[in-house]
Amino acid sequence: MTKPLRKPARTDPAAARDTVARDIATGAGTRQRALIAALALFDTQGVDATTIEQVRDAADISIGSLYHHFRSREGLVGALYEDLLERYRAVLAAELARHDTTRALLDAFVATHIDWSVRNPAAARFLAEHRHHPALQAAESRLQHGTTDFLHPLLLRLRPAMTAGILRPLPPELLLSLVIGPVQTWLRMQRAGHTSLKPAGAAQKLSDLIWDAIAVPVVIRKATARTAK
Amino acid sequence: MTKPLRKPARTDPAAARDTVARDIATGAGTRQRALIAALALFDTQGVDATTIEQVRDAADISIGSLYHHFRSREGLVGALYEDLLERYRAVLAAELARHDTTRALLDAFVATHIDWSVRNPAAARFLAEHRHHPALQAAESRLQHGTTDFLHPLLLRLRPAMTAGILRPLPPELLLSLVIGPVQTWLRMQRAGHTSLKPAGAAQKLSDLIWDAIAVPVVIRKATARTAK
DNA sequence: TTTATTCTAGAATTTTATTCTAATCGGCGC
DNA sequence: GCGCCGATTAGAATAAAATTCTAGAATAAA
Repeated sequence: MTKPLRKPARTDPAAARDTVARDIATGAGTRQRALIAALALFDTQGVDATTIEQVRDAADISIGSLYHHFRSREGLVGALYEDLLERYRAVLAAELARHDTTRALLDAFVATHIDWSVRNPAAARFLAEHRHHPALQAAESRLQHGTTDFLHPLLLRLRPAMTAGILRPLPPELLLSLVIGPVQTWLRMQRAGHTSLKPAGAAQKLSDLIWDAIAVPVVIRKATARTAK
Repeated sequence: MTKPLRKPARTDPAAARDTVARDIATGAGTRQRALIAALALFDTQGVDATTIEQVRDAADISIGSLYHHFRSREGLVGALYEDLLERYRAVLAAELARHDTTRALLDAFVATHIDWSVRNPAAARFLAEHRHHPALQAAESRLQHGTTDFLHPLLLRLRPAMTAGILRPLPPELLLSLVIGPVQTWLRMQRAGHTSLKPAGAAQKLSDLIWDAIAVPVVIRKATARTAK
């Protein structure tokens, strides 16, 4: 009966804790509001447990609108995934571009991945836990190497280092597994509270250790104390 | 109108491809049939996309039975997770028990994890992708270190090697991240078809590389050509 | 202003999950 | 064998959620 017609308020200052959430909110169209609301709900209750109606209420839009912007419930999940992934990809690309040596590249990757994930817990968790979501298979499989799409640019920069004799010659999946695997696992544990280190410290340590796995080992000529640790 | 009453056939030879599925089928009560059917459907269509009714049809039982054995749809997912995890845990424990040196332990862990995962693709994928499922938080959080429950026995065996100076002194999360991270990531890529190595070869390679990351480095005294590659 | 298009709205419908009540089974004491 | 009992099976009934549909309103272009 009451017909509020269009919502006047276009900006919703609330619900912006993550930097990503704030970024999304900046645009603040209906679609964006839906995405922020969904991310918050997903993070709190899990994707399966949140209903379309909860999103509808949290974003304060109508079901019709929701279904206008997203094909379906799954479509919403997929859209959120792509949106977040794109944001992270941009951050990562910018960061990687500022480094040139192989070692610096590794450090930057690990540090950036961890830092962004810690700063955007909901987004990072969602991306990590829904890599496999069916609605994403399209996005995921249109990549070249691995399920971990955003890694491709990194691989392109790392490959030359292999032929240059800096990194061990390894098939790409192995190299990427060594680089990304420990980082993602550490983040999962960190989320679960099982960690003693602060993010920056962990990033440093992880880079060091990963480096020893992927770099061509340096032969120490004399018994010079190179203080391995 | 037709009342088939009880199903006479208790063994369902079909649907047993994975060794796990076969194991489950051996018991072959109603509950077990539901679990096998669910695993197959989940693997094919994803958890979200499969309905209770599909499970009901595939397992050829009634809805009443299903809800008698599982509290809810989520309860089914949780039960499946626990069942599969327990099976894997048993295999792993048995395998780890046969080795004593730290290096052999690492090799065994990596090889076993990869081997089991490749032999039981549906089970492995389900376990990997639903670590975070809400119904599992209980199971997951009743562990000591990390989200990765089954790792705890491994950690117990690895810890002494740190104090013995064989492994680098590291906080447990870091050590475990280095060990399990690359393996899980490689498996994900393998599932996606992005791999050139066969499982056994990858396992060997991964152990070698992980070892270089976690072991205390050996200092080479003379400039002997150790041909790094 | 007109018109086409995009967006919003919410009732109506369909699909899916869950509950409820009534059997049926398989054993156990007698 | 008989009758009872808890565990299990059945499927109809109900509740909850997702999706579709039709209509109306904003927006932009002409």
